[in-house]
Amino acid sequence: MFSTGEYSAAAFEGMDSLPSPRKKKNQLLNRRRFSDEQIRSLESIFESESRLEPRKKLQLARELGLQPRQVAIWFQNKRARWKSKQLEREFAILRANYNALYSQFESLKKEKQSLVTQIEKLNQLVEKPQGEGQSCGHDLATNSTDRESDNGVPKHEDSQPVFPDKLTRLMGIPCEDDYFGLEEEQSLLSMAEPDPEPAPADSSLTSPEPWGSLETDDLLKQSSGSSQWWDFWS
DNA sequence: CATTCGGTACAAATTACATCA
DNA sequence: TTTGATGTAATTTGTACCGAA
Repeated sequence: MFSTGEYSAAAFEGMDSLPSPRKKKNQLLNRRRFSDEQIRSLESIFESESRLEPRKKLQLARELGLQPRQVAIWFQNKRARWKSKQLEREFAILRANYNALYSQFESLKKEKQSLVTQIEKLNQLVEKPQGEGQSCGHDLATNSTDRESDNGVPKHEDSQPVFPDKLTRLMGIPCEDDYFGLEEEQSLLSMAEPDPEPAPADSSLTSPEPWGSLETDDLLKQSSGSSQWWDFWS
C-alpha cells in the first residue's frame, strides 16, 4: 500500500492549463494507482452519490491525500465505467428476454403447425364422400373477382374448399382464412403485447439518467412488451 | 432584454502507464 | 526477461450551463 502522501502524479494543480508534454511529466511524476483503502472510500461514496458536491470533493481529497482534481477524475472515470457495465447488464437482460420470446414463438409455431395438420386430416375425413362443400362465407380462392374473369366466366375449379360448412360447424371454428391468416398473427401479437402503444425508445437505456440514484432495475420490466420482439414474424 | 465572454463541469474518446500472466 | 493484455489514472475535445459585463 502506498502512503497517501506520495500521490503526486497529476497533483500539480493547474495541470489542466499546462500544455506541457505529458510523457516527460509522467516520467517525472511517477503515476501510481490509488491504494485499496482510497478506492474503498471512493467506491463507498460513489455508491450513495455518483456526483460530488465541490465541498465534499475537497473534503474527500483531503481525507484521502489526493488532489481534488484526482478525486473529480476518479468520479468521472467511475461514472463511465459504471455506465458501460450497466450497458452490459442491460444487454444481457435484453438478450435473455429475446431468447425466451423466441423459443416461445418457435413452440407456438410448432403447435400451430400440428393443429393445421390435424385439421387437414379431419377435413379429408369429413368431406371425402361429397366434394361439394363450400368454404364458409368468403371463399379464399374466389376472393378476387378479376382473377377468374379472364373470359368472363367464373371458372369453378373444383379446388377443395378447405373448410366445408359441415366441418366448420362441427368444430365451431371460423373459416380458415380467419384462423390462419394475418389476423391470427395480430391476435397473437396483441396477446403478447399488453400495452399496444409503441414502447418509446427506452430512455433509460440511452439517456444518462439519474446518476444520483443508480438503480435502473425497473428498466426492462416491460421490455418484453415491445413489438420489436416480434419482428421475426415478417 | 439580448449578446458575448470567461469559467466550470461533464461525457466521451483516447492516451499513457502499471500490473500481471 | 520480454511481451501482450488488461485496468485505470489522466488528458483531450466538445458541449452545456451560469453569472458578469
